[in-house]
Amino acid sequence: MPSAIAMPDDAASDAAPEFSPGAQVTVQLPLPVEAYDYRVPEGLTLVAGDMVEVPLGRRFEVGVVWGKGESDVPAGKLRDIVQRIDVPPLNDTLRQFIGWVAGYTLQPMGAVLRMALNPARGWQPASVPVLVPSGRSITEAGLKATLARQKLLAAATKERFSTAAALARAAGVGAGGVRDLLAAGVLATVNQSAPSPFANPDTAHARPRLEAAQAAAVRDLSEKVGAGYSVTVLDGVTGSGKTEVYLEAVATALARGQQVLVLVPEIALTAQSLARFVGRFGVRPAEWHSDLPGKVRRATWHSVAGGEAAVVVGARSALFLPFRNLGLIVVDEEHEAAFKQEDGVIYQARDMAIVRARLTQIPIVLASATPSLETVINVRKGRYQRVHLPERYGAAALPPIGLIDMRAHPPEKGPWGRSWLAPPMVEAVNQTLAAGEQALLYLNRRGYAPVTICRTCGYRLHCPHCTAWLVEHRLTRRLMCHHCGYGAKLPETCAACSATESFVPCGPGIERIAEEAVARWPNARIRAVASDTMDRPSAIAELIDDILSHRIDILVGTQILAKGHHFPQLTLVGVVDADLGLSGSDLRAAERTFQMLHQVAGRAGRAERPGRALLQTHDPTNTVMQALTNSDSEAFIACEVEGRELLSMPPFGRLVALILSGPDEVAVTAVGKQLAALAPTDDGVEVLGPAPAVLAILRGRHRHRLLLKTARDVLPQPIVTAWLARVRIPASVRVQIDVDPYSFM
DNA sequence: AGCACGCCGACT
DNA sequence: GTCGGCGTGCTC
Repeated sequence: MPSAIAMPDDAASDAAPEFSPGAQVTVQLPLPVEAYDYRVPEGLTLVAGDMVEVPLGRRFEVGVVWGKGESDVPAGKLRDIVQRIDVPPLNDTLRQFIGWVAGYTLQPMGAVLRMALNPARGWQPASVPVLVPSGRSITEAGLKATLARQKLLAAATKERFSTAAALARAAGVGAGGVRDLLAAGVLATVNQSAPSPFANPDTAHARPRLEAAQAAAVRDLSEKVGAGYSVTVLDGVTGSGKTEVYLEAVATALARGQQVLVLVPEIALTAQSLARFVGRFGVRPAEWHSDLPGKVRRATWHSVAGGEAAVVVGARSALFLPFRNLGLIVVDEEHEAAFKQEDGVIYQARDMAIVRARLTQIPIVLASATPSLETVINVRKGRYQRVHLPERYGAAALPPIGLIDMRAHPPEKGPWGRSWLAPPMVEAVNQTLAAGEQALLYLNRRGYAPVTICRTCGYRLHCPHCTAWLVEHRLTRRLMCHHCGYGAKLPETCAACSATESFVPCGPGIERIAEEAVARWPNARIRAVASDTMDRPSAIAELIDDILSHRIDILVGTQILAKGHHFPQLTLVGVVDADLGLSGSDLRAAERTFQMLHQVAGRAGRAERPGRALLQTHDPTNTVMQALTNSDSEAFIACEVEGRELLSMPPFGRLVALILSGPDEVAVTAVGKQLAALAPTDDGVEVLGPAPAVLAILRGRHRHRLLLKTARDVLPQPIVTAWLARVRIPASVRVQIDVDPYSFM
């Protein structure tokens, strides 16, 4: 939990100190180096937060003035700042936030700062040429002050024009005169920053009609806007109107002239939420994610900094944007694991969003139909407030969920080979098709078969760079590693025993389920869908349209179908392997499975056509399965809470994982041993490992993990810092620190 | 992060 | 004999 490090009281820093020429200031660079001091040159006055260009070695970098310079560098080493960059200074709260995140995640401050600055690289805000008077009069330039020239000059003085034609039109004269004025130096062309591409949202554009419960929720949320820091959990099933409700809180903040950040787990799936914004406010909000084209990125960054972009809908990294006047943060689908950044600076965007809200003294809303366990516990402890949206009239919360015990109902073998659908599932699909409705067969596994095995010797095809099986994809006729992207053709002979034609696929992926479905229901229109077939942004939209207009009878798909859409004719959801994801080393595996199955099941029916969900399981007595069939989240949560408390796992204890990696396994193991030997022995601290990571080799790097566990009231950060300082780590071994890891061991 | 300096293999 | 591999170290 992000409360590990004491937060400074709201810094009252109205009188920002100025740094005059000759002063020594600390400049934080967006590099993994400590902050360096520089001298303010003649003719420049700076304040903390100003962005400046400084010399570094033989190159130049853009950094941020962090404050008064206090290091005692030899005077000869102190170099002059080159110039101030013409952008608004990073405000105090953003700088505090960057420092806080660095301290919490144990990353160098510069590495965190980089996330805030990198997107703007280039520093030239988009600009357009405009015609401006140079100050020299027409007669001074040696021209005759004709009426047309005077009109042109007057028009250019009054307003900015980009083209000669536009200026001439405004002046009511011909365009020819502009050329003369330019040539004589009466007018000049200068670059002016381009207007923001983001139009102002219209809070009155389409006010929704709210039901009583929604109106009450809107009141609750809107009251918090402008009233300082608060965390509110907005929960309610899909279709209960969560989005409509938080959009009204957004409207409240906008009406106060403040900016709003809406964090979403995956930008690929936000086409719908963008559409809802447009529907509500009449304009497209600014979007933010890592693969925005460079130009758009820079324009967006500058518009956010300048305050012209009023609403940003973005993925994790949007958290580090330089908002000028942030008034509200919304985290949509707060339970999603995608908020956890897993490489580079490792952080939980939802947790860090709460910290940013606290430092900025603004409200934050966590929206989800299935809030995460941590969030639920925080609500119970009174740390977060809760606004609950009841289901709408006529919209069932969840369809009836049935379990199919795979031990009692093993799938029957068909002429096509092995099958994976149990007879009750087949029957349910038959009924659905007969009723002219749609079915979804859900399996969170891409490809044809997760493992390919040699039937002669038992050899399994695995990735040469990772500890992972190669997944057969029949569509592309290739074997793929889902971790590093390695691909190969299916070999003719087995590398271990030289047998030919001996490889057999083992287990199902969605392609294999689709194959079975095609064999069983030859007249049905069947479509297999996974993230790899949804590469274009428009592909999802097309798919949704195909489902809605009933051009598909049976949909076979992965997680990509789990969230966010209403399909009224889809009345059966069959989960092929509900046990998948229940085992494993992930603390939150059961929770995630519960959330996912809950969401998948939520696809079924609604409105006038009732739906149902069937889960195939080998373990029908499992808590997750039982909680699902009884639609009893409370029981499930209680059970999970108890389990975590018993093991002192988060949020009842704190975890920090160290991931050692490098091309040389011996070196990695040696560092692991050293760390274990010098592990902290404080009270309330426990170190587990080192052990090979789940993916012991990833992209050719050997990986070992250690896990530090502390009691809830023990801050792990200083312990880890001291620990690492005791061990000499060769450059060939990288140590990644994962505070609050999601997967352990 | 860059970019240098610095010490060992295959080429003009 | 040099060009160049990337290991270690520094940047106010």
